[in-house]
Amino acid sequence: MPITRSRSYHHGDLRAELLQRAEATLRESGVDGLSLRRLARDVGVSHAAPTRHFKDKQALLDAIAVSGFQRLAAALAQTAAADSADGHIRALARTYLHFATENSALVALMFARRHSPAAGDAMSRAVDAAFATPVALITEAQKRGEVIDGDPRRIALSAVAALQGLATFVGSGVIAAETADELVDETTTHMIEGLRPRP
Amino acid sequence: MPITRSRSYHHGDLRAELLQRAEATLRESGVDGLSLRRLARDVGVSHAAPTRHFKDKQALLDAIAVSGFQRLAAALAQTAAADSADGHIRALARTYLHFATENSALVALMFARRHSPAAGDAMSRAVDAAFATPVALITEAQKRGEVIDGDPRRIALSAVAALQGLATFVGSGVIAAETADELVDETTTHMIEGLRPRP
DNA sequence: ACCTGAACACCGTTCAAGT
DNA sequence: ACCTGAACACCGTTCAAGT
Repeated sequence: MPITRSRSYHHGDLRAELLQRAEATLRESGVDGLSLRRLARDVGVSHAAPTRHFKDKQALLDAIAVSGFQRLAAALAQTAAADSADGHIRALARTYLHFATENSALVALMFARRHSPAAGDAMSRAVDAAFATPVALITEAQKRGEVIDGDPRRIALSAVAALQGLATFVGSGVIAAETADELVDETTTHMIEGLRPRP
Repeated sequence: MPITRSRSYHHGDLRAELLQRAEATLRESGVDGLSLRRLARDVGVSHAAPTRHFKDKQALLDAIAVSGFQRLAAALAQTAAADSADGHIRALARTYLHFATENSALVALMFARRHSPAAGDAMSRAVDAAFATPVALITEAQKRGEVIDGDPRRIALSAVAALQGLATFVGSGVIAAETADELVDETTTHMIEGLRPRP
């Protein structure tokens, strides 16, 4: 058998394949289109097979959320730093909003009702990774005297919250998608002004 | 028949009763506990009866969302104005976050994936009602010279987005519930500073 | 007009059985 | 270890039929 792609029953890595398919389905059909049975069907496996890799549907959703936070962390980390802290903040803000609007179903799932405690550890690490770049940016800006003093994590949470809220409004149609870009820049400006040290 | 509570088959107002029961179920069991069949069972009617009042499940969710925006509008409108614009902003911010954290499943549903266009009209009115108080506050503060110039609706959206984001973080456990109160006050402070006219 | 009961095609979850 | 197939209790939606 010269074929390298050997599979036990049907798959080499069913878990990874299910996760990948799930994220695609999430993008195409939203969270309502996500079902273990359909996933199994799409991947060509019996409907009970996923149980071996995900204890129940919640475990699948948790795994998708963790993966989402990791991808968000990577997107933020890869956003190039600008000359000024302000410029970097603006770039990060656009990245965040872009990610959140391009992956609205995923982000909704990431911040959905409290995930099962079983996912807690990997989830916490992934969430921390996602906030690492904003926190580092605030810390750096504080050193340069461009942002007020205070716990950098709290300041970062406060700032990112504004972006998350905008993304929520865009996703639900409260804000028209066309005006989203302008609004994120305005919001970032208010944020920067609000965080600037006062004489 | 001296009993005034006459019912045709089983109910005087099945639609209202279903909606009320749905909101209770939403609070107790989250959106996953919400099913038309269970609702019908709880209310004592056949599983097909709700169809007369809600075309499908999405129509029920839309109706719940509209009702949620109306309740949010009322909560914001009833928040007493303070002496200063700053004080009023702080009070409104606390009301918003309190509403969003006490009704997390409802708020998640309100801002969920685009509602069906059929609900558009009533939905738009309800959303506008919810934002009316914040927009009026910004307009008033602008007149007093306490907030920078600009479209008051956009400024209000920007400000409320920060609160909505915080509520999302609290609801998903990214922010510990204990620190939520401090964080909303800090965020409000940054917001006020960011919106203050610059000399 | 409003509701019932049966029917259909889907679910998630569990479990004995196969390889 | 990993997957199958049947079984169970739930869904949403539709539709002829009853009052």
